[in-house]
Amino acid sequence: MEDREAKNMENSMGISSFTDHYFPIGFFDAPATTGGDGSFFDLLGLQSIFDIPPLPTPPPPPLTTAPPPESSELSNPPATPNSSSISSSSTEAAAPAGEERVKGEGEDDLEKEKKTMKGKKGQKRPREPRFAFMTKSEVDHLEDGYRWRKYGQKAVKNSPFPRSYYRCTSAMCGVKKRVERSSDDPTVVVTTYEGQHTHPSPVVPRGGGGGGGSISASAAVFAGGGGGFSLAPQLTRSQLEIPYFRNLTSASPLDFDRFSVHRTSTAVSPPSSMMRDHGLLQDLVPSEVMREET
DNA sequence: CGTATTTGACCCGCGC
DNA sequence: GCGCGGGTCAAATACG
Repeated sequence: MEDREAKNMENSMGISSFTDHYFPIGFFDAPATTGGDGSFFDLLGLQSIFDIPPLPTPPPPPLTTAPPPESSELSNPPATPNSSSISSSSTEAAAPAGEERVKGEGEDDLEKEKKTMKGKKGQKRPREPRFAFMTKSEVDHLEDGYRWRKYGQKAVKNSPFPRSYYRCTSAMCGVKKRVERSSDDPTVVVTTYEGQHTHPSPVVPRGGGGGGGSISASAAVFAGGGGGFSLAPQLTRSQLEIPYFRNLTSASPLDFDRFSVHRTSTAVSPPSSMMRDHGLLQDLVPSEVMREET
């Protein structure tokens, strides 16, 4: 239970401490999905992955009103800060979104989802799009601006490290995330986000004055056709190194066809700044790509 | 006291 | 049909 302290720190205010504990490293890993030419982005598969849209109207955060993720659409973001790499995957997301559960009455999505599993067995539970990335970090649970509640832990086959399951604490948000260490490299943490946040990041920039901290510094959202994710941002870019994308679930082919990138206003930065600061994206996406917004 | 974590049990899908 | 592995539930417990 000593970890607890550390965890609490991360959970509650992670950000700052976060940077202290995590140090993203950058290592490359050839994307299993794309056969890059060798260029950095090819390597990352960015070009084929992202379809940077013009940061339309900053679809900002009034997310609370956003309808719950009923279908497998995502658009919100899990953020992840010290991630040194990103990858994503999801395909199963394309499932029939409509599975109603036998008892969907007074339960919210979350409940529904879980019950879905147990409830009707005839139907397959449509998986939400998933987005995974690897991070070199000493701590398992990376702070990403959202609050998560751990609801399970399981031993992983072929790995000495357990996998932890987290769910966004927000009532109507059914986003889940799995965190596990790579058995190959214990220093690497694999984080997988599933679903989309239907609310803005609870972690608000510390106000007032001091500001800006890392939060406003960067926040990127990867919104995809079927789903979107935000890359987090509470890390200053200087702290991040080169991320690498990696196909993590061999079982599920990547589904990047409609990946797009746009910013999420963590509430702090006005739209104008959004245009200028793409946070991690600036590092990840070549300016040519980014400038779609013009 | 409220909230978050721990942890064993349970459920489900899948491969054999 | 059975066993295995992954994912989730929920009671107990810890912590602020």
